Amino acid sequence: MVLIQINRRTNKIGFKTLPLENSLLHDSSQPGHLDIKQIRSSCATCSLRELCLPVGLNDQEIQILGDVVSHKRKVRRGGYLHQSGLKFQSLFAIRSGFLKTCVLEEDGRQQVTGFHMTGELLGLDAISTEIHTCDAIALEDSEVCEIPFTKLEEIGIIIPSLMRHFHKIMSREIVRDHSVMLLLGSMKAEERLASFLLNLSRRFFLRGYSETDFNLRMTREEIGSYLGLKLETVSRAFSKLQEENIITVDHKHVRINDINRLKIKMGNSSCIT
Amino acid sequence: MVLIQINRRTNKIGFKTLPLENSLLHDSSQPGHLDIKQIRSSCATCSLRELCLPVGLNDQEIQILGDVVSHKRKVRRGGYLHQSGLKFQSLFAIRSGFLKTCVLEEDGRQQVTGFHMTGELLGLDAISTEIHTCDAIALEDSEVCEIPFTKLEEIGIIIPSLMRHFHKIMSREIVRDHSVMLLLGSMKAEERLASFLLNLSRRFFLRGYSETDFNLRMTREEIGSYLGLKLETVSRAFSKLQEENIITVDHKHVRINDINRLKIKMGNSSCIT
DNA sequence: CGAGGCCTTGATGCACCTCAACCGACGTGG
DNA sequence: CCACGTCGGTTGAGGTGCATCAAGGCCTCG
Repeated sequence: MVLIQINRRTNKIGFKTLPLENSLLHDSSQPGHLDIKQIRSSCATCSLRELCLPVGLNDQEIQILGDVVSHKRKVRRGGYLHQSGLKFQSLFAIRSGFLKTCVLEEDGRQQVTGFHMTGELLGLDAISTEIHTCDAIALEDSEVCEIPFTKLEEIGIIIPSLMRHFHKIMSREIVRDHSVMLLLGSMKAEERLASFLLNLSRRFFLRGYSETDFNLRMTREEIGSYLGLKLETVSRAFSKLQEENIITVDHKHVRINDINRLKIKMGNSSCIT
Repeated sequence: MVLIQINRRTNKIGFKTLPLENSLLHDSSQPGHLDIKQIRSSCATCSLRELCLPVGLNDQEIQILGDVVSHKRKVRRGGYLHQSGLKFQSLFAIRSGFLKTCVLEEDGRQQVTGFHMTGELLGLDAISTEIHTCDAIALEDSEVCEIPFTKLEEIGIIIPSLMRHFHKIMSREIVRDHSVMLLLGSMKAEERLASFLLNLSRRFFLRGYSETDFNLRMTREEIGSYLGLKLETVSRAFSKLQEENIITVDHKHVRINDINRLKIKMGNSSCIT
């Protein structure tokens, strides 16, 4: 087993070999770098009820779900929520924070497959083989609710509306992936960035934040990886949009000055859903 | 309502306005172009038991599923199985034939999101909004089993292993989409084509066909759309692989002469799943 | 036979990649 | 304290892989 060390400033990750029994994810007593903690929580009082898995459930059903989703875990910036190749047991609902998922190729390149914020569900890809197929890495200190998948399937039998909503969430993920495929397959750099920003904007808005003024949690390189571009191209596209006064960029801070012109930039293509 | 007319040779589609009651998909009495027929079928005797939804079910469970999946429909080459924007009611399991799914943009461009063969499930994207988000078009005369989704959810409660397998199928679709995103985001034209051919090869093999010798059902343009390339580039990539004696191409017919070198061409990247 | 669809191949241009230099922010160590 | 290294970001110069445009061949069908 390895202990993951995170340089808090640079966000770089190092490894240290440890005896096997120091399990990566389940030993919350380990001091220091992997500070994943388990805390009782309840869906009933969660502010994300309307965004997350409990959508459409009544109070009693939420209670049942809340009993299954009994653990909260914290992941520090740069830390792994799960790693590719590890056994799948639970889905994770993001309670706070911001994460990316990415697949790592043998040659070291990584492709970001998604950025994820509060209320979203992680781990759906792992249901198929019961092995995680991607890494989930926190881009800022985050909290997630752990949802043991077998238990979710069990209570899904008791609560059909939960099962139904779960199917919709999985399906929505497929639709989202299709729109990213469309983006990667047919859009130009500037269109891709516009589409990306509009997608972020909408998701921040849904969560009660400003849709025109936000901080990016990811680097240019991570954006590029997600959009199928090199970081220089992303940077140039940012500059171009700024020159045209459509957005204002200052490092990680983005303000959308003219959301309509940004939508026009995106072209006729439908946005990432 | 519109009646779809298909030029059988050119595979082009025209529209004719009809009174509303001539429903597109459910009027099998309409002569001519939309010859979708309904035939009783049963999962119990289907040769695709091991590939399709019934995987892992016992005889009694298969009987229950078979009663729900009571209709077969035929779609002629060039015909729609479903269209973007229409209401979602059923999933479709492909019994025979070959289909593509594609999203159409407002400006007329279309992006192929997948090619689908026997035993595969179509319509998963529509669960989320209960509206189809893409078109499914037959690339050769095809037969599908219609699975009313609400009924599937109902019997899923009785047959947990069915529900579980269904979740795995949805998850597998997500994994597949991620690997296409990786392909579109980071591979070169030749790598993309190699990955595509190897994917087809494996899927034909799983169905008992030759893994080195098969006919493509789609045009260069459709391949290009799927792979994020122009048809000329696809054609050139075919020629290049042929020059190097890795494959032999004759119009739609492909023979893989050296599957290992084809895998090397694909690079270190993992194949489309 | 002609028309149209599908495919191939060549010539040219351009969007993005690659390489490189440089900047500012930040943390570290002498 | 400042010099230095590292990282993330920006910008420029030049190269290239693919798109675009165009011509022509093969095949099928009417």
